Amino acid sequence: MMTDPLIQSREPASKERLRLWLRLLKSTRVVEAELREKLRLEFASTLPRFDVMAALHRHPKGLKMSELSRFLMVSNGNVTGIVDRLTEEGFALREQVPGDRRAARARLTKKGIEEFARQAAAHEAWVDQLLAEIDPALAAELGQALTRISDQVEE
Amino acid sequence: MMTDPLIQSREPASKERLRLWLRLLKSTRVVEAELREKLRLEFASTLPRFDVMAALHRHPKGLKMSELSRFLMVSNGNVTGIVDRLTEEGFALREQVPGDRRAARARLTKKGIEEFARQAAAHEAWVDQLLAEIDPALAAELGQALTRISDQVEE
DNA sequence: CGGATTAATTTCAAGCATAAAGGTTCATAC
DNA sequence: GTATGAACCTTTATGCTTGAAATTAATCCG
Repeated sequence: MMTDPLIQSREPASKERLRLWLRLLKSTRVVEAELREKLRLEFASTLPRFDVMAALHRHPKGLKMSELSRFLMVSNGNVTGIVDRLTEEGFALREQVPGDRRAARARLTKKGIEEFARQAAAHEAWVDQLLAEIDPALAAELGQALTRISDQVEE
Repeated sequence: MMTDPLIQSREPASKERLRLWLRLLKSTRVVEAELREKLRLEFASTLPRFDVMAALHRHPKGLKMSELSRFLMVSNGNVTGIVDRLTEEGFALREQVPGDRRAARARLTKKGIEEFARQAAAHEAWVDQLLAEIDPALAAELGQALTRISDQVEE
């Protein structure tokens, strides 16, 4: 007796999605590893630091620590340490928010802006090279599918 | 005078790839965050531990620490700690490799195999649910593009 | 055989990451 | 005005992660 085709097609869908997830994970990790390595060698920096600087660069007036934390989807306590280290090196600083003595706004210093400009240019070139196999049309299509994933997960 | 169309089309390709990379990163992170949370709440475990157990489950005879490290693309020193903790909890163990006193093979215990079976079943269901928006045909297509990315990066 | 190189693993220091707890400060409700 | 709770940030404890150094064992080779 044959297996019900409905059952046959139900199980593979879940396996197919699992396989897709593993591939998603793998490609992200190899690209991430490559970028991390380059950041370390060429700028003595790290991906988390780059992410924070990018976020601050997009918001020249600064971001509250909690805004930064939400924006980057990392925990509150985490950004404290990263901003601390960026501050020690003169790339970022904290400013008291007038009228709210709890809050501080982090922003890039002039030195931080200049440094980020150099790193961002290199970063874009690296990504362009790493994803060279993907032509713009496919990139757009892929991006759409990926957006659907994040949107669904975020409910 | 018009801009050379070659220049016009060159710059957007790099921006398009950068945008794709940011989306890839974001969708991976939201899915990862969800899986991490579920693993923590339902199994008091973590993603790295799950990854190690999955690798060992696929290799019932065990893997040398260095093989495990290459397989998971994480550093040598990293797997030491994870296997240590899995061992403390009775999920894994180290066996001396006969004929090579440097090497040890890590493998799952019976308890570890049983625990992994439970976690893997839940994990597959979670992924299936998180990627529900992606039908099998799109999954296959997406997977192909992603494989092209990892293959290219790995040269 | 003996010295050098390579391989396998662990240890170490530093940074990244989380969740949870703690300490202020602010807003508001009574 | 003061109690209650929310918002903001840091601290703490624990685990993950890396790269580099250290240790020991195997192999190569002159």
